[in-house]
Amino acid sequence: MRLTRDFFARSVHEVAPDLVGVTLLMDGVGGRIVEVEAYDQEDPASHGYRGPTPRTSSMFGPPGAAYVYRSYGIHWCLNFVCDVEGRAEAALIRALEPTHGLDAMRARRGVEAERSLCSGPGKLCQALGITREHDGLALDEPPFGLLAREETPEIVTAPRIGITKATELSWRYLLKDSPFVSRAPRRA
DNA sequence: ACCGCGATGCACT
DNA sequence: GTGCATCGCGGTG
Repeated sequence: MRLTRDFFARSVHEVAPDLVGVTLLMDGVGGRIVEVEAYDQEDPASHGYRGPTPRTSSMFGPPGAAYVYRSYGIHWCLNFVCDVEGRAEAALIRALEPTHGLDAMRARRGVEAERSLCSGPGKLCQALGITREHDGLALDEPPFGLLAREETPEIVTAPRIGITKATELSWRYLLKDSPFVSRAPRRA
């Protein structure tokens, strides 16, 4: 089953955990989402915190679209826009378990190890060929393909990574015991 | 295992 | 001019 845009028309705090286990493909290349972070509008760590800007405009548009931005001048990062129009909520896709088109991903990444293909937000965008061109595009139309999970996976929460504000919030959702996450959570 | 740092774009103060 | 929602490499335990 493909996800439709109504999947994203609710709070990111519901959507983000529901994305763990969903398969993300770009023109047939990609894998299972194993790590997601939630960013809402009241969140000082969110790009939407200070209101819309040219860069973040797709975050303020309708849910079910991509928000792609450049990070540290080098990498691209992919978000799924959530909630109703006017609010800025987004789920940052942080890691995939590669399942489709491994050779294409290896060629784009320039690395061989399966574990390193999509284990980070910048890595997975490089592996899937995601750039600014994809900012604002609908997630239920090509080149995007989102396949619903068939079973509810075991999910673990942890603090978010790579931010300097609101670091106490456990708004990072991971597939339990997955070796494909960007960084393993602290063991319980 | 951890830590430091360079590469590099650009939105925002 | 500053500071990142990063990555990978090279140094040190």
